[in-house]
Amino acid sequence: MSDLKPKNADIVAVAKAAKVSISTVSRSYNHPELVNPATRKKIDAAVRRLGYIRNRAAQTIHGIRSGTIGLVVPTIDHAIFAEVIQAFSDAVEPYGFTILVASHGYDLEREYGVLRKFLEHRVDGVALIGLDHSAESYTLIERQSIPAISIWNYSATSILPTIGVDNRRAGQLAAQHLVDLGHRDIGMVFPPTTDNDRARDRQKGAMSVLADLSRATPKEWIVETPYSISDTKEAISRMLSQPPLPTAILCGNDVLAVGAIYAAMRCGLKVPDDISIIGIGDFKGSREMEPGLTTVRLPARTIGELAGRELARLVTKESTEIQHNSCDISVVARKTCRRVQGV
Amino acid sequence: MSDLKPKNADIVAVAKAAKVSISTVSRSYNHPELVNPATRKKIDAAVRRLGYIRNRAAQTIHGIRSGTIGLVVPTIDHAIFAEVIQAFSDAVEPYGFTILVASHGYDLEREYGVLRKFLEHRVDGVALIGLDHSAESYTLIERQSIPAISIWNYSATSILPTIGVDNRRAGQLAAQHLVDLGHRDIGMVFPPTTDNDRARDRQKGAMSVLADLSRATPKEWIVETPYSISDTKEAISRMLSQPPLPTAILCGNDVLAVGAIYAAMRCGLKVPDDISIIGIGDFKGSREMEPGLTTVRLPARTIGELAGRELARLVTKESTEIQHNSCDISVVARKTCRRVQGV
DNA sequence: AATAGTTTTGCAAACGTTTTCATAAACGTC
DNA sequence: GACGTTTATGAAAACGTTTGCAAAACTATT
Repeated sequence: MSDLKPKNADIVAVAKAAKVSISTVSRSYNHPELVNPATRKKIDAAVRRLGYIRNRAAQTIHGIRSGTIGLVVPTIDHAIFAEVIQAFSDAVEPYGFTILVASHGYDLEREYGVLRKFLEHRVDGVALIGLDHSAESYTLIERQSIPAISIWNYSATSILPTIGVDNRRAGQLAAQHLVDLGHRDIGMVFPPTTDNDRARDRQKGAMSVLADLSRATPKEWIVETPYSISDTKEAISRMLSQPPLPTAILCGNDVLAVGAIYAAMRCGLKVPDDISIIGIGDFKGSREMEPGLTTVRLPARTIGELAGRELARLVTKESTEIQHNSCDISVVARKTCRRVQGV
Repeated sequence: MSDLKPKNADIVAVAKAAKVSISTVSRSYNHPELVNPATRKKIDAAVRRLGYIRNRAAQTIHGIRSGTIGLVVPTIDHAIFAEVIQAFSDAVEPYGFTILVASHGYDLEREYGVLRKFLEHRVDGVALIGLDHSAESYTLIERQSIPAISIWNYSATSILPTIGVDNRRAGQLAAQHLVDLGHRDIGMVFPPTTDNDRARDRQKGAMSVLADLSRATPKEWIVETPYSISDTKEAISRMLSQPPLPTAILCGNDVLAVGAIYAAMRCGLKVPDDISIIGIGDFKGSREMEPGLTTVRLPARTIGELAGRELARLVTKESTEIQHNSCDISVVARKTCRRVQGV
């Protein structure tokens, strides 16, 4: 009857229990060196007894940092983004930050909404994927003047500081690799490129290399499919079911590459003997596949880590500016591409 | 010189700009029907002009919900957890919640730390993976009296409400499937089972079926490997490099199964002709693999969705109790297991 | 034992909201 | 044109902290 409302303990309850003022309790958290060890002990005991947990919301309205960082991704359950999120989270953890995560499904309107919600929560910083964002999103970030960075797509000229790779170059590298191996008849498959600067840049890069070839690529050899193994398998099967056949297929990312490999299998083509396939990304598992996937390695973990660390340092004012940062990429030649006779 | 401190607008600034009191501004957000449409318009204009964004921290200390839900997972970048997080996030979004995500790397101490941090942020609810948690974690949740649920492992008797599958049964189903196909010599590979009730239960389930067989499983056929394709490939290669060989391998999850398949390939064994392999999980890609992986389907997306929705309803008091919820599982027989002659 | 210094503590204002209560303005009714 | 309603607004207290400032309690020095 007496204790019917346990009502989570607040700092007042702790102060009362420890027979000190609330200032002292607060101080014992924030400036322990200023309080008498004996008093501190009393407070600790009271805290433990009452199960007191500080209220960050109350601290936050004093202008103290919220200790949260917002991370907005197109989707969480793609190998590559999951890896970035993990690395990012690991990187900010030592700085004491917790991450708010949201996905927008490649919809820039939703991204804006998410961003707003994050700002209501007074995140101390925010990280976005890529550079395709609505004008409203950019304005929002600017006006709130919190540190923001863009992950994945490196650009020297972007408004936001970027940490990532040059996706255009990734496309070029992949195409060049095929060309170097003697391929001239090259098919391509990419995910939808609207609102997705990564895919767009890769495609542009690949195209630019291929444009130098004497031969023009037939329309049928350039397909767009959703990010999905089965859809890609379908689409590529169609491509490979009627001649003329390309000698190689360049895929916008490793997932599509896997789909392409299965499609080749289904069409009775051996990889790499009958057809070469190259991906972009070097996702988890691409190395272990049989045959090992030839691909352009994008260091997702490194990017995530770097992004997390740099943003955390920006927030904590340990640094004031990050160098627009570009991570190295290169082709990892494994077993899905082979040399062919030049024309 | 005049505007040198733009200082993000607060409700006072808005009130001043709109020439009304702060009460009215507040009301126009929380009870718009109580304020004159004309006034509302003035306020809207001021809000837009100043770029005002409400401060949830300030609301939170009034006992208003923070609008956040904490999600603690062992790791983010496993296909299966990424899928759960995505589904969970999608499910709570319509209720207006944002998720805080953290991983603990299968370390229950760190899990406790994360939980505390979440509680400091005054999350409105929290979801954990599985039922292995430290006593301190349980106490914490109980004392703070916020809704908490456990995802993945169904249990009728757990302290926390659970939404998930019966992992023991998953192990049984996998084992039974092999037995039904005539297999008697069955190898097994599981991830480390300490602090991981999911893996432990699956193993127990599998063991229980195998124990009924006349034959005892040799020690060499039971291996434990980290959750990684390459480690598993290594370990299973060793197992398959010296007779006697099992006719089938039961894998604790699909990733291990993929590793096992590659190991078999490397050892010159054809799947399923020379050796059958079954996984657990039915991860993304397992269906599309060649050959399609036979596995026990665990409906990750459904679990995540259900968990998100139920927790959101608990928090918003739309419901007061969730039924300890078990999701259906079953074997999906694809191409990696074949029938063999009985003894 | 008085003084000066240092350490420790408490008071009260501040942070940005919401909400209760009271008041003012507008309206309809006779 | 006085009255009771209804509608719209504002003043002020409350939420759980932090912190600047001042008072109190010690210590050391003479």
